[in-house]
Amino acid sequence: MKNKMVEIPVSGLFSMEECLWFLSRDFDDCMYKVYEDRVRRGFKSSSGIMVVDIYLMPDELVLEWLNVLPSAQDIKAVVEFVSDWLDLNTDLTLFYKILATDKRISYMAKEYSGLRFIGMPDFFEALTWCIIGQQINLSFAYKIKRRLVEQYGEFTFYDGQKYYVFPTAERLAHANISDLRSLQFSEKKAQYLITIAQAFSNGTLSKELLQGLPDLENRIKFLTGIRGIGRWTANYALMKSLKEPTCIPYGDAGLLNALVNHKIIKTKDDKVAIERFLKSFAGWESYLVFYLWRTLSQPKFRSNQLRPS
DNA sequence: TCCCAGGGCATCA
DNA sequence: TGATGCCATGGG
Repeated sequence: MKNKMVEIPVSGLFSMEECLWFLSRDFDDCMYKVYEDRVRRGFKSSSGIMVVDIYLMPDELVLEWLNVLPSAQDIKAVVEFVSDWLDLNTDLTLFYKILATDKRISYMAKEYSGLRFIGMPDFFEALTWCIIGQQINLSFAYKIKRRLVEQYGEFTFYDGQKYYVFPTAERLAHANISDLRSLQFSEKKAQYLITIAQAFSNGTLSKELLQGLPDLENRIKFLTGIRGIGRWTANYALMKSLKEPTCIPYGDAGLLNALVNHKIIKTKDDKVAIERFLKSFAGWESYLVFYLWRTLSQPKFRSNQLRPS
């Protein structure tokens, strides 16, 4: 059987190498596997889990179904997911022009040229990830995420490896706090997660519902009205999942470290300097934050873990 | 051993 | 409205 392949045209600056580097950086994300020139992940379809390779040919991104022949509907869903995940429809030219106006960070345009904003199209996954990641270090957060996915997520085997899809809200809505505690969720995080899963499950919370709200202010207000979702989580989830270009996870520890590293702020509570800096990137704030996070993996910044202000 | 980590909530002044 | 303490545990 010949594998089904679908090409997605990629315009403008795009670097598969940079995107793969980000996807594989230092952490262990259980939702995909990164190989030398490609990323492989599972996608839910009506007939099971499809395993798909994603790699770059000269001017197009190729999706290759490895274990099944997909339906037209499956193809459409995966193309949409990948376009969203790897932010294929953004032209980085203007962003790089704005970067060039600030000598402290202008190097990023060359250093990370073609790096796209890696999103999280599944809004439930994004919010779950936020709850998990609150106030714990990232490597531990990824461990907990893996435990959650392996405990509650569906998977298929391909080439000796397991490929998971993220647990459904319906499944997690019925999880017990004690079960989540055994995965090393804190009591509160377990409560938050179950509450959010129930909201998704009964339809009182969804990506579509949020997209239907009139403006950003309303979306943030709606989200922060839910227990466990504060300003950081609301902004992070809107940025990663709904691709709100102006959303910034204010107070984010990594962002503040990056700003100090680049001497953009002297102390982490310097809100005036942060506002002033961000103002000049209007419309590209989330890309800016994403690139600043990227800098945290640079050796010169990694060895310079900062003391709090 | 100490301090921080891609925070949020309850309480209090 | 802002400050403080607490949650919870791995990692440097």
